[in-house]
Amino acid sequence: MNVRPDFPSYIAEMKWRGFFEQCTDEAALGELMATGPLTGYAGFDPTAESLHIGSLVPIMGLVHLQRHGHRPIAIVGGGTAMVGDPSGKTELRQMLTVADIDRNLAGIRAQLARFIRLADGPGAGPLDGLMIDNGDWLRDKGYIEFLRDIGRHFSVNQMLTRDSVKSRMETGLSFLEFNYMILQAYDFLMLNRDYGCRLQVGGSDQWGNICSGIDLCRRVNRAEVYGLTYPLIQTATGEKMGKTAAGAVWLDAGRTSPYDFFQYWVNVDDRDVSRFLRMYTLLAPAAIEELEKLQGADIRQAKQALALEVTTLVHGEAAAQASLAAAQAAFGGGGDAAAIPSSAHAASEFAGEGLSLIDVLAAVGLVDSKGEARRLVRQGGVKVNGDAVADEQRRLVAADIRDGRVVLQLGKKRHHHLRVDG
RNA sequence: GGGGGGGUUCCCGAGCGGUCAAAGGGAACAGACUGUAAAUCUGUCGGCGUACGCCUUCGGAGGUUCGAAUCCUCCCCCCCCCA
Repeated sequence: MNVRPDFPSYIAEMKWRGFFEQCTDEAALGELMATGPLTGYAGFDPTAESLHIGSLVPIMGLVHLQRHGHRPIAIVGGGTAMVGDPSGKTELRQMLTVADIDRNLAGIRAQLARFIRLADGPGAGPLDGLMIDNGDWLRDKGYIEFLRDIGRHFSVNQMLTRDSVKSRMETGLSFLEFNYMILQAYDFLMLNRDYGCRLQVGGSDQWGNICSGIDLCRRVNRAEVYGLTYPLIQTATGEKMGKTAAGAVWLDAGRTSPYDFFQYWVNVDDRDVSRFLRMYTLLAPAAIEELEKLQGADIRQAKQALALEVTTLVHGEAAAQASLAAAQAAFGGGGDAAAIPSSAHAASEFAGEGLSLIDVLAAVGLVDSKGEARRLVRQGGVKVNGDAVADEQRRLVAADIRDGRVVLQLGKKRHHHLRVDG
């Protein structure tokens, strides 16, 4: 099975792109995938209405699967979200209501559809992806029935040796959380039974859960299935992906504007560029290798390419180009500033005394408090139309309006335009 | 059920009657330096106010005191040991 020109196989591409950490049986999986289409899945948390950058890796894992002629399934844990994965977490996850989860599922489905050709229900093409809610089989499962059918296949002794559990022995974990791996293994079992699914991809922290699923499939379905893990992605500075001052970087344009999304990628650490190009874009290896040759300040070009590609994948070509133009306007001169975050204001607001700069900064959300705004001014971090503001009492008046807008700048990177009408 | 140790500002972690908006570190933000990078140095880092200041915060609710994160009572939660 090979429909990709650049790579002989899915596994080869996953390796080249840095998605390959560990595989339960690489040779067997490779052979299986070479003989025909295979169904594989990855899981997503429906803890919010939108996915964020952290989900991009499993998403891309599914994208590559589909591009290699296999069928991807995105399983969204509508059932398991009510439990919570113990690994890495110090606290019990807050529980979501069914209504919350259903709303989140709808949002996530729309986002996944941007990446994967989805076609649920009858009439789906054989390789079209599916999004499945494990609540379908988990919510109505009776406890006794579940224990008898599934529970008997699990050894507590073995469960206790899993890292996800071991790491919690000090701080403690609830029985509820302890069950997470069983529920997850059950997902694999059901996907195998109902969809012939034979592969699970997940983060390396999911290795234990994946192995549990494989064992369960073997015992109950007598099916040989496989697992493949990707490394947990951290930035060069050891941070989790997608954390910024403003919080998580979301895929939803309403939560993180395409411009801010674009900027996130432009601002990644030099050391991360190569890795990210491989993981988060679909650029051909030759193109990526060219970009990887760039040195010093030229690395910025690679970052722009990265930002442009990822933003295109998530928000579309037009939004990506507009973000690029806006970034050029903000940082280089030239370019079209339209995509820079802005807010609308009436000309009358600027008449006479005008507006307090401090108040405006807080009102448009550039700062969290007026105290922060004042501090910023004191430290010389605020500019109006390019000129540093020295006076905390600064007011924005009619004279500050240039070509229908007032350009605000915080620090070196944050920009906001006040659009003034009439 | 018994005994012991804990819950502090975004995180870790000091404080243990006033000098505490609370040490120190990390994160974050700003400035310098740069390449919209990193590293480094400097500054800032609860809210409101130009400011002497005022308000809110140390698991929760009461109480003692001129005054509490610090003492007392009850409650909730976590960890360890014993049963």
